[in-house]
Amino acid sequence: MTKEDKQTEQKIFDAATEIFEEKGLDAARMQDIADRAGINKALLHYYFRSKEKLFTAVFDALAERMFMKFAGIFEEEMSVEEKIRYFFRKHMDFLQKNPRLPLFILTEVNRNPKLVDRLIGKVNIIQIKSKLSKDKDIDIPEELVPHLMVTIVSMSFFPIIAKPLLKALLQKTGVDYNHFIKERIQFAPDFVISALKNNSSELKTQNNE
Amino acid sequence: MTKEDKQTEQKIFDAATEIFEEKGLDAARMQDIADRAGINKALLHYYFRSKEKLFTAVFDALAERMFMKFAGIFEEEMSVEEKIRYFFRKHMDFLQKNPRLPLFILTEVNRNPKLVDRLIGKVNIIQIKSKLSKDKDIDIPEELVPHLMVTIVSMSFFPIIAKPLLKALLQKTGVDYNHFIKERIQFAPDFVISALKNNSSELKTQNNE
DNA sequence: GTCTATAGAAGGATAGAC
DNA sequence: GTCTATCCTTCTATAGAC
Repeated sequence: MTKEDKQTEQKIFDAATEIFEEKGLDAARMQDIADRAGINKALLHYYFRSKEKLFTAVFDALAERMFMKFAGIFEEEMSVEEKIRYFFRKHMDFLQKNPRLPLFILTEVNRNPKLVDRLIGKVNIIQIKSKLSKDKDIDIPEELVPHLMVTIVSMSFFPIIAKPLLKALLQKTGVDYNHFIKERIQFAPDFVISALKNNSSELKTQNNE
Repeated sequence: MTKEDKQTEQKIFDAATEIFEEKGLDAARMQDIADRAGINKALLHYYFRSKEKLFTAVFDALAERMFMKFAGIFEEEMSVEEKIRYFFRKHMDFLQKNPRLPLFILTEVNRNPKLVDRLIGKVNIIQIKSKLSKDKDIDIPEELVPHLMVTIVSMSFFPIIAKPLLKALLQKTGVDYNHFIKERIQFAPDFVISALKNNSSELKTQNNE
């Protein structure tokens, strides 16, 4: 493979990534991808054979980008409180730079459930779980850890996923969306930690009734 | 318009609702809709002129279904705590019966931002906000109410939206998805109320630093 | 109001020249 | 490796018979 090959293939791949992420598999057009890459439509098939194969390559790369942020994000010496603050700061910052990524992944996975297998291996859920369960200051019951994790990612993901809607609704109450998101990076960890510090064992009891 | 007209139009509309909700505008096929309605493809155009017009009608109806649940959901005489528990119970129950609805709305709005205008009027955000801000037991600062609302809907929506992914991840830790959702209807309000009772004025201070 | 048949356009994919 | 030209299928939409 020569140097020019690599450059062209890369140009195609980058263009395809943008188009697929923006429009999804169904609405994306091979012509649009070729145009954005500045080459001919036939070249797409020369390098990637079919739309489906090109999409799969792009999906794998985007899934990698999405879940890279989770693996090993926590330093061992952090307290749970520090870990939670650190996560919101890093994760929401990442999402603001990749606002279309979460909805792309969720939509495509919903359309084709087989895609779950392609990304489920990318996140070591057991490791992350173990890093949230042990702490000296805050006692988190084992059974609560999944709920805590889902709560944290929900609070981080949802305001980005629902941006157009949320922006319009906030506007009606006189709040600016970007300002809201900035506040949220502070509010979200405060809120979660406040709930945990209050009485996490009480949460457990009520949960198991 | 005769009785048969109404029946056929309704059959088409119901079939279109199912197909569009499942596949989205781009992937939906007029032939699929005709098949599901048990009629001919040409009849779709007789009643709705174009795919776009049929879609818009369906979108409006689904947006209505989605946001009906918000308007006037709270009884005046409830405490904030009761309102929060009531919301999670009703809303997550609704989402379990309409699991594809949220992602449909979010995806289509993202694809075509003009759709926001069609649903923004359906939810009286000012009214909902006012119903959450006044309470005798829990003091919630005015500026925190939007964050509280977004937190609540995030916790309710996200586990449903991310079902395929979440199901696979939970399985790796030995947790059943349906059981998790059942638990969550109890956990989510407990968690939110725990955070609020702990120290909501402290949240405010840290938020505005 | 409902059907069959088909127009007309668009999109994915390939053949073949250079 | 890259291009032009074209095939083939699919899809929306319409014409016209009943």
